[in-house]
Amino acid sequence: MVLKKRIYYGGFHGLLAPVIPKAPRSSRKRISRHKSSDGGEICAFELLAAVAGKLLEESESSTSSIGSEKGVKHELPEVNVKPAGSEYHDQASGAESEVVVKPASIDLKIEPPLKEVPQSENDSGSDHASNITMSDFIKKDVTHFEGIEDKPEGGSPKPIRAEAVEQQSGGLTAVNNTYSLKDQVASRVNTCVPKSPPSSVHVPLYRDPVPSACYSRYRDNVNTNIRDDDEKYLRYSNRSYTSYNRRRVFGSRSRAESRRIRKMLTYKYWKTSPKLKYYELADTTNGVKSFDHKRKNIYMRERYQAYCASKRRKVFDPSPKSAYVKESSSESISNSVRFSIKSFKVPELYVEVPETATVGYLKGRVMKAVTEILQGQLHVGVLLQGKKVRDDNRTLQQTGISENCNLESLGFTLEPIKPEPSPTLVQKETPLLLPCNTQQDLSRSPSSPITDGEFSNSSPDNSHPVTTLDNYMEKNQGNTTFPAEVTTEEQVADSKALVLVPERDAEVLSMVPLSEKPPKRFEYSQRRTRRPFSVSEVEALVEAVETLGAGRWRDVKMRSFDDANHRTYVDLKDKWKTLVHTASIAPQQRRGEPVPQNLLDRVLAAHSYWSQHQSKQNMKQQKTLVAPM
DNA sequence: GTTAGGG
DNA sequence: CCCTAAC
Repeated sequence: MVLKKRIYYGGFHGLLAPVIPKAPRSSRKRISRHKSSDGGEICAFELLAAVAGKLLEESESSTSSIGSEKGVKHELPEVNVKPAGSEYHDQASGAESEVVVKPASIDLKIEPPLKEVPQSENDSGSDHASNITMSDFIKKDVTHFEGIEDKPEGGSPKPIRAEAVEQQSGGLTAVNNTYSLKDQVASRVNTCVPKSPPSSVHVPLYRDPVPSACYSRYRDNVNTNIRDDDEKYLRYSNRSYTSYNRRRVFGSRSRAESRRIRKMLTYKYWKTSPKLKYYELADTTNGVKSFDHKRKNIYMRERYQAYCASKRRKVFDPSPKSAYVKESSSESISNSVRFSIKSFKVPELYVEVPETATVGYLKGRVMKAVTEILQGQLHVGVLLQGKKVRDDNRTLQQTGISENCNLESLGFTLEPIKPEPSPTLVQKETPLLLPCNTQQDLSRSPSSPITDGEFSNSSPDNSHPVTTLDNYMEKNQGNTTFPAEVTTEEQVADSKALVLVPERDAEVLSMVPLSEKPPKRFEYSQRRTRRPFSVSEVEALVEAVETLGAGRWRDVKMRSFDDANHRTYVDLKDKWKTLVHTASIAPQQRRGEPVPQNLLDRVLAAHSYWSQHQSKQNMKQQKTLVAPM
């Protein structure tokens, strides 16, 4: 079957490419990645490689040109990567990828970067996108190994060529047979991008949510519709509002939907957020339409693993669990230990696409998400019997990783690391977000739809990205450690989630970045943009409450804020609460735009009045209830 | 869906 | 503002 030879190939190359110093590509979007080269960041795989390298070093000094690399290797080895697209995939779907194993290094080959996969309705060659899977990333069973001469390092090139036929299930077994790395274990995995490629273009999209054509495609729609979800639908409903009931129906529906969207959109812990924005836009668009057409967006929340499973499960082990943590098997050859990395445990990915999007688009989105993860800072973690091996300086023997050890319990993880919220990142993101000036928009003029919406949230509130990062860090204290330093104590603790837990339901844990139980919030919530009430709004609120009473928020909303789509009755209620509080504290303690004292006085008066009113009512009720008895 | 409150 | 329990 086709499956057999197919490897995921996915474009990882392209994805990672940006990281590689040597293969600078379009300079424009690589800012964030760039740092990897100079920072302490390393290619995730390099870490793995480093480990392997050490191992080799220990076992065989002769071959260890590689071993010299310390745990961290900043310089990317020359990668013998063929230009993507060149031979690899001319084949049919072009989806195949290959893993090239060099004596001293392993290169992942990725097929032609999906150029425009996303937008392409195409399905023709789009397979490549779908094929990408982290777990597949390094897959021994699936791939096709090809020895390549190792120029710089390997003094003696030992081309090894082995073609592995994917095994349906027991990946490991086959692998061993397929290729022989006699002396070398994958000492180095080079995820870097091949020199090729313009095609890698897709990857570069990385921080650029809009880059792809597909994006623009949606963008058109977006522009017209972009804005606050809530507002959007509210507006819509208002216009068509003729009967209260009807309105409510619409309102609720859209509200819920928008809320849901909003939540899903935010992916706090990953850099994907920019992309998500993009989705958001798309979704919004659809969301609007949905009113009319009852079109519903499908929010897909794909876990990487799940994705892999569905897309490529045939190739691997049928059991989903396998995806959770990479299983590794090793074989000792001489003194070396052979590792076969079936998959890496990767952070969860969330992808959302409109139902109307093409499959190709979906693939593109997944690809992007994957790319981002790969491009982001991450490091490889080595898990031995569920425990994280943090000392990079220990030899495999010392660590207990040897042929004798139960390699079954050895696993590798790709862990996201969010170093410091780099300004770069923020900057990058900001542009992506809707261009708007928060300050001005706060006053919200209907005429500025774009800024008006929640979309602006990210840009106005820089807090978003930052917050995200902060949160992330909070959760993963210690994770900020330099990638090279495989772990810290904290990480070890946190790594629970990453620990090999075969029995565990991969589904539940798979995506968790570093902590076992990420806060629920983590998934997606994103706060709405803060929009302080203006004095006029306060006045309107006060007036409404004075007449309607506190507690009838829905009525207040309808009475005075029916057009303020961004003000929900809950917001009004909350505002009233704060007004009451504000009115009761010293002026010096008040913050924000000062509210005229007269209004505050009215607030207190109304609050007092309605409180009494309420209490009276309660009294009456109680009496009526009790009296009868 | 609304309210009421805590966070 | 968010989240939820209670209606």
